[in-house]
Amino acid sequence: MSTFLPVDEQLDLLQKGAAEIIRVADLRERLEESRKTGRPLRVKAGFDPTAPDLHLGHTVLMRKLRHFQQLGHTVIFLVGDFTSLIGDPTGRNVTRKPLTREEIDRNAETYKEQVFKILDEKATEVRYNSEWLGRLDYEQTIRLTAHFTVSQMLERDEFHKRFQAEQPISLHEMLYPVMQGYDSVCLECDVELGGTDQRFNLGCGRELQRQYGQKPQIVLMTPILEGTDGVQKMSKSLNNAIGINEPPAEMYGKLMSISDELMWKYFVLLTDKKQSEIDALQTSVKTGSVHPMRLKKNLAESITADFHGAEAALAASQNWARMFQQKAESEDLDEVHIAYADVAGPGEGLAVRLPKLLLALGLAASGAEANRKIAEKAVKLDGETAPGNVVNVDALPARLVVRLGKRAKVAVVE
RNA sequence: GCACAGGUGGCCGAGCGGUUAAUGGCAGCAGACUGUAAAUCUGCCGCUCCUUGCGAGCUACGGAGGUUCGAAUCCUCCCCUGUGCACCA
Repeated sequence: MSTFLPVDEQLDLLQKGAAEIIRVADLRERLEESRKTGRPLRVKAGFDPTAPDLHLGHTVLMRKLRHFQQLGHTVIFLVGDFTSLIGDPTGRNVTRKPLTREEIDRNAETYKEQVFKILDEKATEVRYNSEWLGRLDYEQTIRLTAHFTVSQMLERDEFHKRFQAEQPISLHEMLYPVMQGYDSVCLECDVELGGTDQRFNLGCGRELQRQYGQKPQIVLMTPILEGTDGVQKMSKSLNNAIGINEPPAEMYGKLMSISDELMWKYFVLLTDKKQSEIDALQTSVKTGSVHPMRLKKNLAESITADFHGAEAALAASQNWARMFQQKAESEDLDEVHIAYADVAGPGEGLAVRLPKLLLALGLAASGAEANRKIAEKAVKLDGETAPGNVVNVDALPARLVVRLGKRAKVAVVE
């Protein structure tokens, strides 16, 4: 009756790109049992809607979820609407400020839209942990926390470091892992996915499940994806993230800017290529038979296509080649209409103050910055380096292609 | 509650009465080099105005006052964090 693939084949897919599984033997056992009984495994991953936009780092986990989904298991997309009232202390050296209910709801909605670019919506169980956490009364909460000791909590690296550094740790932050663990109990999870930075929280789930008489979940940890800087984990606040809602050209460009070294990790974690294929590509680069840029273009196009479709990805690729390899202007620059009065220069004739123009175009954050960039000769007008802060124009709807560094826009002054 | 140590620009961290928009480092931006790579090197890195000048003005060192010709630097009060001690007779 089983429609499941043989366990070895399942394991093969599931282990690709996984940083660590606690424990592989248990996972095998559970897969075998599932195959025998025809019961799909319940696989959970939680996301806290703390920021409205997902980036490629989040998708590493989602791709792994999809693997489970493809194998016929039940995937639970857990929205941590309740836990985000606390904020996961993971990777934080400071206490988070709590979000409002409205922010959380709004973020959660946006999350769902983005998530189903990767997961199959129909086959996904979407749950909110306020469903059970919001129902706990004070007594039940106390009983729940009694399963853990203070020193267990202080063992946790983030807390430990903060404690050592004499940084504040709020009491409520310690409740976060407890609640995440309780999620697993309520959902009766067989497997929970998370980044390696989630090790402690994931382990709490195992611990609690044991206390509640359930089999402890298997924990599958995915590596943390470095951002475009190649060093720190991808994160919006570190400004090294590639958001999955970014326009294709933007996404493609950012992907091209990663280092060759990092490219391999992206191949493993963000494409469906088999490990053996990736190894082969790596060899061909080493022997010089393939240029790394060639592969990076493939990578960038493939990832862009995942979120925007093949057509948009191809266009992004062509546009990129035109802009950066042939140093030409992009075809579809944003046009911004600006009133002459806002940028009018001094004197009688028609003239435009460049700093004001840059500000109006959003190419500079402040007039002072615009001034500096002009002085640094970083600003180009219609392909020519801007000579000074004031430029004369001939007639009134004036069209100027303004470029500052990588970014360019068309200003229409009227 | 008491004592002690702290709170400096996006972050970390110097400065401890005046040539200080405030040393360094990180992050960021731009330029050179390139494969828009990465790495490296160089410049910039509070805001506004214009006569774009080694220009003028404004704002900034937890908050509010004060001392002083002059304060991030001294004083008072307050807020916040950490540590220790107490309180609970």
